Amino acid sequence: MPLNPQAKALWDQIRDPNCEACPLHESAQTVCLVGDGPVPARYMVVGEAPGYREDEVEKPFAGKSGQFLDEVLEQVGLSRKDAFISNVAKCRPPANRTPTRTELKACRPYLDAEIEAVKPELILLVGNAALNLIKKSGITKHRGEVFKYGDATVLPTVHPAAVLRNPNYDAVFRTDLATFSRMVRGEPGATPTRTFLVRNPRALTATCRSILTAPAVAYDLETTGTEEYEEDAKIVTVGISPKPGIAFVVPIHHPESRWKDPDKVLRAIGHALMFTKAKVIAHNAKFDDRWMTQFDIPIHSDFDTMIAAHLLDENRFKSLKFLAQLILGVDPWADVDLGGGGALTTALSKLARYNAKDADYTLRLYYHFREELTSTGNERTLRLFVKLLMPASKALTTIERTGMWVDQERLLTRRLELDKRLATVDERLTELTGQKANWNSPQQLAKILFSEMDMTVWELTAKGAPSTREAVLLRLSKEHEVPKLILEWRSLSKNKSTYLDNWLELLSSDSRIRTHYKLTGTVTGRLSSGKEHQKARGINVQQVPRDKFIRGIIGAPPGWKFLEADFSQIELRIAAHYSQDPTMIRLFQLDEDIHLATAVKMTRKQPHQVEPEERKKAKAVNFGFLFGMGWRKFIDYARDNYDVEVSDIEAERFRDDFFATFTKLRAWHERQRRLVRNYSKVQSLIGRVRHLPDILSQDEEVRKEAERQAINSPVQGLASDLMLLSLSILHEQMPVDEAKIVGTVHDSILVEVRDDVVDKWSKTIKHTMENLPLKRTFGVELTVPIKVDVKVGQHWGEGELYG
DNA sequence: CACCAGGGCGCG
DNA sequence: AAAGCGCGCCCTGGTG
Repeated sequence: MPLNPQAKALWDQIRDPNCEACPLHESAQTVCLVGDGPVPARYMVVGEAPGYREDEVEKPFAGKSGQFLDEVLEQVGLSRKDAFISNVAKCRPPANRTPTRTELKACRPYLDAEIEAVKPELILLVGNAALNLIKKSGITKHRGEVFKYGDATVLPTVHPAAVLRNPNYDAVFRTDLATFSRMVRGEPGATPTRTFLVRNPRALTATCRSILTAPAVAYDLETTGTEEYEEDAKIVTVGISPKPGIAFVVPIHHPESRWKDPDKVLRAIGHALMFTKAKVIAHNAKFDDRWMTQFDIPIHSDFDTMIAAHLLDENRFKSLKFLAQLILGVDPWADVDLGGGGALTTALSKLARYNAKDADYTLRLYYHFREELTSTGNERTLRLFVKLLMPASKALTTIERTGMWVDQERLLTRRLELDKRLATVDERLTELTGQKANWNSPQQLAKILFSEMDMTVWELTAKGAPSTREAVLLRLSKEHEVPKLILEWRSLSKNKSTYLDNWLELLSSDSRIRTHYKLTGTVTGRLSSGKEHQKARGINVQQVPRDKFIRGIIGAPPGWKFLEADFSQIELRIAAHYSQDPTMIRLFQLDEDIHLATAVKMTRKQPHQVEPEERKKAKAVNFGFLFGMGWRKFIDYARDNYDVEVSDIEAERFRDDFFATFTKLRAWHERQRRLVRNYSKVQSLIGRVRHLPDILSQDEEVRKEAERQAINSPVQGLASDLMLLSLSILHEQMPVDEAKIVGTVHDSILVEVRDDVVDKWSKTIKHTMENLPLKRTFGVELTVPIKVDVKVGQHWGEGELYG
């Protein structure tokens, strides 16, 4: 029963203890548990569904997450007793299941009745299910946006239970509650943006003058939702903020733009940005710089607020919307709804407001991050930002624009070949199983293999269905032809859909495909690659199969060669440096192959008999043990990949052997564990930090995971930073008519080199990457030699080793 | 038609 | 005692 006397009346009035509108009534102890609190109330908090405790004591938010919610409410100056607290679902779902959309729909009348009685001005929604109130889903996307529901203003945030599980959400949750509290008290957020629409020559001149005279200026583009190189690509408006709180918005190709020559206006703004002494700031500068360059304004921003945010805390969300609320304390705002037609069909006044906010907030964030980066204790981070990340971002801007050349003839013929082979496999499968099925469907396949053909179920998926993953089918292949054919089908169909079909579709008129590299896409500092945003299509060049049939479609156009420069065994070399293991260091000084040694041990072959594929698998074993793999997983690994049954004792001995060979690895692991336990973070040789708040978790498994990450991150991060440093140095050295960088895959750099200068550039690239100026740039040195393999050919993956 | 989670698998 | 790390895309099938 509700504690609040006013809610009691409500409880009697709208509650139906015999409700059978959805299946949830079957599992709930208390059916139709309505909310609790004052009626009416100024604000409501709406959660997902009653939990175990709530069901028992008949009170919403009674468990652990409820306590946490109360705590944070208190901290932001609100009190639970002023709030009416309820849930979108009124019955407790069976253990650990969120209510379905159908169930929520059935429950809606009760919630609506509550809202009508409580008459809240503000509603805080907590958790994804609660978003159902406003017919949305995707809480991490919509949190911190404001919505209306009837007369009430609605603010969604993450669920307190999510915060308790994942500390990364803590900042988000507190920010949103602080905002909510401000809204409840009717206080405005930080200074709003004063927007000036630039629509006449005098205003344009004033804007340019402000760009030229300000110490720092932020810019932000609104564009058509296309790739910048597409035919109908247009810059719609430019937002300029020369001073916090102020932004000029210049319409360019917006239909309401009144300029006679919009391109000339863009040039005027662009030239001011190019020639100003001011620091040019942007959020995700690579995007805006690329667009400007496409329209003949080659600018490279000096300061990217997104990169700064990521470098200072790799775990937080990097969107401008989030950072502005978290750091600047501005009021929440919803992304501009561009509708079907993109920025072009959005009213100029509306578009300008958003554009202005973005530019203004970017500038304000710049002043904040500049302060943070130059404060005591952040010297190494500042150096990384200035000497490594911003130059790398500049190089990537060009690399993304260049794209990778595709051999169209190979692409077309190989695609047809795949079609033919797929048809053959399909025919044979139909013959063997006696039916037509969708071979891509794990569900249909499981039915055929395990119900109809009665094969052994070796493994279950996370959800308890019989797994049809590769390792399982491989085991079944020994006795049946069908699983073997399925594996072939999967490989062929993945090659076709993920790679060849996509490449053909995304091929530009210059026979190139393009990707987007994210400098802020991973927690370790590696690049991620793929599409620009969720709705776009795009390719990931980091997962192109090594299979020559696929990889060999990418290459260099006639008159040029394709060069791949690869850091050899870079992560092991870095681990050798960190651990100072004498055996590892000696092996690298003698230039011996550690992966080959492991492959020899596992296959019991002579070194020269080891297949490249076997060496590649040994590589995974070395990395596995190096980064904390246990002997149990090793048994699975050996079975799935080598078809070798290893006993528990053998597996343990194999692992012991590894650590007996490299005696100092254990001490290094221990040091990393100690560091992360003491400081909740670790850092790489050149100062890139990985924050690991999970080390404070109550859950031992989670803590152990953080410890393994503490071992892995400084290795993976440094390897990647060496690549980024190479990228920026090489990019500055290369004249585009001789050589151009076209891509990078973690520890390798892909370059197109003109035929007649291949020798010169092979040599220069190798030398540059093997002799990076670590001492001069970061004041540190590596105690192991760095080795780079350069391969040159006409196509990717088909090159000959240089030198 | 849009969105989402899960399964599966490509890469380093 | 037990423990690899880091990513992104395609497809299916459920749901609204």
